[in-house]
Amino acid sequence: MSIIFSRQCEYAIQAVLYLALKPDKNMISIRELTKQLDIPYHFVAKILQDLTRKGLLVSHKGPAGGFGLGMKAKDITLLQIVEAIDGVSFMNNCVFGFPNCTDEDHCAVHDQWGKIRTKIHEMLANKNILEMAAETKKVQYHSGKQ
Amino acid sequence: MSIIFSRQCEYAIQAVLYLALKPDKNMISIRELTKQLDIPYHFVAKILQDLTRKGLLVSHKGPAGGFGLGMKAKDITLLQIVEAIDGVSFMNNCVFGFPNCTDEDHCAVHDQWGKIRTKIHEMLANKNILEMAAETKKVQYHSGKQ
DNA sequence: TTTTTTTAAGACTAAATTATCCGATATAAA
DNA sequence: TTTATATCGGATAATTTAGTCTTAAAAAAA
Ligand code: FES
Ligand code: FES
Repeated sequence: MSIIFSRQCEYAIQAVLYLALKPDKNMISIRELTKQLDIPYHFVAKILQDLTRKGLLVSHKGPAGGFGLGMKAKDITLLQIVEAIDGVSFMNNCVFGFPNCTDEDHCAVHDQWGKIRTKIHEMLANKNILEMAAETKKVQYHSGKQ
Repeated sequence: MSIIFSRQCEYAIQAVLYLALKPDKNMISIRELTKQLDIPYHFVAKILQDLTRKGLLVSHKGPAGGFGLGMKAKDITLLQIVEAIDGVSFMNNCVFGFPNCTDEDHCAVHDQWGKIRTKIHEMLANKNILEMAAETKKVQYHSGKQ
């Protein structure tokens, strides 16, 4: 089992994207969001609270409360979300866990991997949530259980 | 915390590489290998047994026993090791965990990520253990504890 | 044959990650 | 003011991954 981003991070991105896709309504509740995306309610609640503390989202309690984007969709990049949840240690560590990963002392795929991880970083940094939302086909969101 | 390969997979690659770097001696014991690489003895023992069952390594019990490569170093690719331990599901699943990841229905970074994961696959498939060993600077292996 | 060394195998423990539960707090609406 | 609805925060549970321990089996050497 190989993964790139933690499940927390995956949920975070999916959730922020969902919020960006609904600019009309003021606030979206965790209930609606997790039902539509078919992801776990309580777990995602914590993630959204985390993103709120870090300024990426805003929240409001009480009836008609919920979550919304903390800034304009075009000002939120995938990289900001990844940094907030997972961090970007993959940019500095060896892809195979070798103890050193510097230009002086490194494994045999260091240069090749260096180019790839730069591409990944670019992908995250250059993609904002507004673009993501525009390009995401709605069909992604199937009605889920819970 | 983002990762690409499991720790098991990292250890597997490091271990196979260590074996490839010692073509002189016939068999290398888990004791020597884990001491030199500074990785956990019993955990790695299981991984080596796994790789042996899958034919990538050979093993021999008793004094002067240990592990060795199951085929020529130039015939073992990184991809084979990754396939044996982690599998290559990352080649088929969305990098952000969106439920669909096909050319018909996909997220907004699907094409971009597709190119990147192809590069990763190429990196794994084109790199054999002989090359890896030749290019790996010995300084990687510091004397460890245990 | 006995001893020593080393892998094989399975049960067990520990740690990290993922997920749930519950009581408190804020707040809008009745 | 009361009630219903949401987030907030901390504790707890479940699952997965990582790592350890113990006993058996094989094989070389004494
Ligand atoms: S040392 Fe392996 S990627 Fe840098
Ligand atoms: S759907 Fe996201 S990478 Fe394919």
